[in-house]
Amino acid sequence: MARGTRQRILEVAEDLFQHKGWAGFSYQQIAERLDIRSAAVHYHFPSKTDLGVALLKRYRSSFNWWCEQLRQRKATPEVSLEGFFALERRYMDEGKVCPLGVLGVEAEGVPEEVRAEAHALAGDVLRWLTKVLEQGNRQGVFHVAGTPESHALALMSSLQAGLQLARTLGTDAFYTLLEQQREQLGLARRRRAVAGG
Amino acid sequence: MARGTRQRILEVAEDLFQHKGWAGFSYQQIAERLDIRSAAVHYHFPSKTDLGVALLKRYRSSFNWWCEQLRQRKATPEVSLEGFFALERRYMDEGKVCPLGVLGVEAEGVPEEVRAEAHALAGDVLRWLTKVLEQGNRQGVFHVAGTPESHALALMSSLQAGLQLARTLGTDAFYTLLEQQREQLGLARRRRAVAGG
DNA sequence: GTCTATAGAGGGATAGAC
DNA sequence: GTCTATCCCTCTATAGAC
Repeated sequence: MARGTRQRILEVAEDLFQHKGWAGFSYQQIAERLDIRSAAVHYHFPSKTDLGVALLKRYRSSFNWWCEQLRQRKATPEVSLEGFFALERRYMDEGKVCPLGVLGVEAEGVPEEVRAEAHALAGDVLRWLTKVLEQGNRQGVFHVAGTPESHALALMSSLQAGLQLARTLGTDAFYTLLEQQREQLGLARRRRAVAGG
Repeated sequence: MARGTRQRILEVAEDLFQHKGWAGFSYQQIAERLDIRSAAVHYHFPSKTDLGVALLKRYRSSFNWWCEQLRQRKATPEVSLEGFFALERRYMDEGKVCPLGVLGVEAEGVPEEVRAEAHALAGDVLRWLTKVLEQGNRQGVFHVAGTPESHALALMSSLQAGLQLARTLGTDAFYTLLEQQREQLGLARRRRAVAGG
């Protein structure tokens, strides 16, 4: 379990982080879930800053790997964007919020090294979204309002806040915002989870 | 200083809350800023839950008082909405995020009584925004996309996430989102803080 | 209404055995 | 690589003097 434990620590940390926030999770909680001692977590990540940086790097590499998969499959802009929506909706289903939202809210209590990684992650996501919107606009399948950059920002922020508001107002808030983004782009309304086979 | 201290505690708590989040501020910090002891804060608000509930009730009454002022002055929908934008922009200038964003992110660590107040606050804001959008739509001064309810939700979420992203990406993120909301409603672009006299 | 003093819990982190 | 044990700090909260 050399780096098996390391990976599992990151998985659990990611879950706790998106549920409880940066200040809201501890080494103890990670250790309990893995049935090890908190000192063992400190072995892999000496300080919480180390853990935070590793966590954010993991988000980035996961996202960039996911983008690369879409690219290799020559996914259309619609498929790419629906894939992104599906990622966010999964967060919703799991009761999580967007990591960038967490770090935005708790920024002042988060180590600078971790904030720097968040900045990089936000850049990755925005650049990718911008490119997808540009492509869709050129192909005439999206109605992009304003510049692709600003539309990408609007899209990201809408879903980020949607995940947060879902916790206060209920899940409808998220779905309303999601559908609104689709309509704004001129995409067809999606059927909601119909039992199929 | 009977309830003078109480009020000042709430002011300081509000500031800390929107800067550092729910888990990120303490009785100690409040006491230090007021140059009193933390036990004195406990006298006015025995538990952090009490403080949180009072804080959220304060947001609600402030907001509803502000709405009432606009109503009495028979403010137009444009003036009302620009007033709302100004409130959010002030948060931006002060380096704060939206209280509903904070409670959304940290929801799992926030006492239920406080979350209930957040729910009520969100309802107040959304109802007011919805009414303003309806009026503006009827009068032909706004282009409301979809229903006024969903547009109100979009507006609120855009600014909420904008305040958070400003901390990671810089203030431009907020202003871009703000202008985008104006454009979507068909409002004129606002000049940015020009020295005038 | 504010103070000192303190209890009690939990958090981050380290030393050293195994 | 994981453990026990421990340190030190901060946090919420309370008791009781003034």
